[in-house]
Amino acid sequence: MDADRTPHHPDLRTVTLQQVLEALVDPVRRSIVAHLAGASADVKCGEFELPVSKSTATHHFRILREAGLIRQYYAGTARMNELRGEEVEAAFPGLLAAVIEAEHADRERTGHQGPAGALPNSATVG
Amino acid sequence: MDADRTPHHPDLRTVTLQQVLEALVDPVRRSIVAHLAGASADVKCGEFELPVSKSTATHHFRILREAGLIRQYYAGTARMNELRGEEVEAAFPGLLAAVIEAEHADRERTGHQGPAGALPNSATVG
DNA sequence: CGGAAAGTTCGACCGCTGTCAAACTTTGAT
DNA sequence: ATCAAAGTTTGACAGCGGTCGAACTTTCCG
Repeated sequence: MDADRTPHHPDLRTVTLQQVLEALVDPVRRSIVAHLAGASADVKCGEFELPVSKSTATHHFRILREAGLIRQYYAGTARMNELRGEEVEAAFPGLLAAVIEAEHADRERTGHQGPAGALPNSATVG
Repeated sequence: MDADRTPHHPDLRTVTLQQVLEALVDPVRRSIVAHLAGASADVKCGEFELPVSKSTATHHFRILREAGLIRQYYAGTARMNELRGEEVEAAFPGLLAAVIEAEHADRERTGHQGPAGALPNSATVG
């Protein structure tokens, strides 16, 4: 109970397109974003079935947060994640929706084996 | 006059989202795409004022071509470049337009010093 | 037939980024 | 008070990707 366990979240107006694209170019991070976009509620880090170690996962979540794409907060020991869909849409219109839609289409082709609620809820970004 | 001087252009259906994002994540390549999107006719490689050497420029054009984003052909010694806007739009709806729009908006903020025809013709992708 | 112009190819280099293991911190449960 | 669970931090490492210069190819123009 010391320092704010609340990490820093940038104002979307200070985030550059470069940052957003660098965040979205990594497949692991894109899968996180796609998962969040299709989720009905906030998701804790451990819920994602990522093919990387915990430390690497932490790294990816930070990149996404610093790019303004997700919001993170603590609930006990768990770190919750939420997509900043509306804000990103306002700053980069259409971008996130297009990427998520393409990501989902890609999963259709390559065969998605995710246990997560796979309702074709694509592009529900805002 | 020997080999086909026509480079290989992939079918957009074989291009992955990963490839497209990797192509668009580089600022130099994004500037090329943005320039092509705003151009009324095909542009030769030398027309771009890129902050890199010729060999590096060649590299960037190849990445863009192999990602299905541009079409290249020879006109004499000059290599012409054309955006494959409609095909990309069909394969990844909204993606290219969103990136180009964001790129142009970014240039507005940071101050664009390009001599190219700077008509705010943004997102004329198809 | 030169010679210039425009790109390409080929190595080489370097920095950045994704990766992991290990140690640590914080919180919740026993 | 202890212990487990969940992430974070740190340091190290490997590989990829952007960069360049130099040599080469092709085409156009006198």
